[in-house]
Amino acid sequence: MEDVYSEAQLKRATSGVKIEFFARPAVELARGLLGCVLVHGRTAGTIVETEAYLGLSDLAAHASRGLTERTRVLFGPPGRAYVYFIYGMHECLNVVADRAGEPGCVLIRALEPLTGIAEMYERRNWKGAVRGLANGPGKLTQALRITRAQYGQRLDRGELTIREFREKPEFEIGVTPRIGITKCADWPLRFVWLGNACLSK
DNA sequence: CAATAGATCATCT
DNA sequence: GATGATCTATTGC
Repeated sequence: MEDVYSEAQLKRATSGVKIEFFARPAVELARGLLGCVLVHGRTAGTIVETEAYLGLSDLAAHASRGLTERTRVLFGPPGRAYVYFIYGMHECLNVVADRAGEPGCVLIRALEPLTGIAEMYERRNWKGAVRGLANGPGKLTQALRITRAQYGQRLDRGELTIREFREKPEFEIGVTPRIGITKCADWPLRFVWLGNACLSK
């Protein structure tokens, strides 16, 4: 599979975000992350689907149960990775939002693969179309090899980073309820790049 | 195509 | 001991 950008091209077309980028409420950050690029090592993809998880009032959020060993990073400063293990086999990546003491975060749910696509195919043992390579929270962490080893890492620099296109892509944002939860299941906190082929199912 | 079952374990009760 | 911010394969129409 051909990459959309080489590593060098992607670096040129984007710029790293500052840590302040993340210092806003989870809903705003969830919208702002759409169209940005998630980079881990030689692999990268455009974020096309996100979900906001709020604080104590949001019973679907892990943070609603308060500060535990697992949720510790959510209560700290923004711009950190909250990676957790679920269903005995999947890792999910969240971006910590807001400010210390406000445990909002954004779940990254789907990527449009850009760079290192052949490597992603191998890691996922995937045979299908590119659009199915990273279109789900567990799929994209496997494709970019993101695990709990990245728990707490800052995302403005280092191996795992968020970058912005210098020329912002044009798209419309769709809003729907969040996927796969039972509590607060009708809250409109899922944000998608409308019409993008790489959305989750 | 839609619905369902099964995998599998960290976390919290 | 039950649950869960999922994915894949399989079954059935």
